[in-house]
Amino acid sequence: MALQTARISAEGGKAQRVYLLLRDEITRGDLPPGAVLPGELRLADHYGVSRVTIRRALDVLAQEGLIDRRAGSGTVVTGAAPQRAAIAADFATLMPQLVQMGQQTTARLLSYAYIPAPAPVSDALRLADGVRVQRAVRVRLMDSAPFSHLTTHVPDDIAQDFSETDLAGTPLFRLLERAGVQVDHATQSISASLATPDVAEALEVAVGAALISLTRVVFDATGRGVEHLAALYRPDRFRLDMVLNRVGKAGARQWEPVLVPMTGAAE
Amino acid sequence: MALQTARISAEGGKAQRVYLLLRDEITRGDLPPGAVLPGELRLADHYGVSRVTIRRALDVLAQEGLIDRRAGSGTVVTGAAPQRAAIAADFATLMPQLVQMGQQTTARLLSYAYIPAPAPVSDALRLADGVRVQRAVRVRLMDSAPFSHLTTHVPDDIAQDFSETDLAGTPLFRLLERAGVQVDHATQSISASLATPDVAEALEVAVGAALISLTRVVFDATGRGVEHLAALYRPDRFRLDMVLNRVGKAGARQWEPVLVPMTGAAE
DNA sequence: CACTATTTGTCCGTATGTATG
DNA sequence: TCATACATACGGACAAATAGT
Repeated sequence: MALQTARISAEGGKAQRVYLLLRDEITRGDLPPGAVLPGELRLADHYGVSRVTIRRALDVLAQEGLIDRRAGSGTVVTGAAPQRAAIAADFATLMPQLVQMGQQTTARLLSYAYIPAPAPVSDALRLADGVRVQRAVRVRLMDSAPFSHLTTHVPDDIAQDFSETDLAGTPLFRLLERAGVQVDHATQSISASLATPDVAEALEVAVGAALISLTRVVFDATGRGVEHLAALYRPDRFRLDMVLNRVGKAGARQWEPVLVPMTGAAE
Repeated sequence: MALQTARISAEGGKAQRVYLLLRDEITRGDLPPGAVLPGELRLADHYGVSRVTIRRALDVLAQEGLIDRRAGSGTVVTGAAPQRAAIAADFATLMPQLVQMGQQTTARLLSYAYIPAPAPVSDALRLADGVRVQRAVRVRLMDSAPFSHLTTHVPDDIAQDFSETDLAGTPLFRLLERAGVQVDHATQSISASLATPDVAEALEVAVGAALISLTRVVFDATGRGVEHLAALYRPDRFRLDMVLNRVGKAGARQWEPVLVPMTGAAE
């Protein structure tokens, strides 16, 4: 569990910010295992805080086993990212590939309601004002470890027969097919954002942690918007990987993404 | 300028975290212009802080013109994202498309050195231990507004004739071509991370802000690693957009990214 | 036109975290 | 590591402004 994380986020002072930054650098591989950290004094100067604050952050990192501190020797990075067999997503399909067999993803439905479409959603889906949509918030887990927080909006006439158990068990993609929607094309935008308290709790991360943000808008053959997805992914458990192969001769700077065959089926 | 930002990051307590979270939700469009924020008391409860702390965060947001507060009425979101004509990147090429003509990107060289390859770099490029590489850190700006922080590693035998002025002016892609490298394929991984003090200063954001993180490894025709790029992008000034078109008939859940012709040439 | 509920604005004393030496 | 001085966060109380009844 994220007991330590919870306790730290409850404190939530400067020490936790430094802790988050250092942990981010370690789990990202920027500070690989074996690397020696600068002295506490240098760290204090670099982060603009005092040694005591640096010390508190290092205390937590040491308690989590990420670093090893030895008097006189210095502080070295021991364990890298927990490397919880991160899920890699195929770029084109955005269906996560389960890197290891036997690992399954399940979904947990957090909320479920029919509401008038919020402005950003109705704009993206090109809906008229006041159109009602089904809003579902789900968390997807792999081996009972959450890795994605999904907020979907679907026009209510399409989502009429999406029951709660449907949403908990079936990918929305399949549900749209079942509803007779002819999915045609989609637009995606990838960004980064911070974990707000509610998603932080759902994803079991600290408030203020970095998350991958993906917004996808799906249209049917008639050009009608049928789904709006706002997804947040834990960077330590989810990756967006792609391979680029050069197309054409020298001078033609164009790349072709390699399409990986889809095996999993999740969002 | 980022004067206010600098002052806040100097304070750096809970108030700044709440400020960052709220600002993130506003600039992301999650809280669109015209939306009314919950009362300060509710916000305090939601973020697990006291009302005074919420107040401090709202003070800064109001000072920046993002929200408008009226006693008795409430707090409404006024200005959305600065919408500084965000740069959209073509997915396949990762060359940013300049949305408006006349906008040009320039690069500023922050550091430049020949060093033994760090472990993550030598691993990714499949270099032998101790191989020396050229490390260059650059910031790319559009209309003198920084949007990306680029750290590149290139084996020194390739980078021999990359001068400082070359690096400041020419995209590394072109420099590789000039060096006779036959670029063949590349792997990319997209994630999210937090702004450390050094990149925060370079990108003119607050420490702890969310950044898009992109790691690219380029190989030549012989399978040799020729470039390692670690890029950090400001989410408010850079987007990763893609269009997905469905390939095949119903039931074939495969997508094809649309390749947009490249116009710009930057990293 | 009052009356009420809610919200922002302002002040206080206290507690805790942080900086400094 | 400890002790002291300072900055920040907290919780409460109260006033002023707004909107609806």
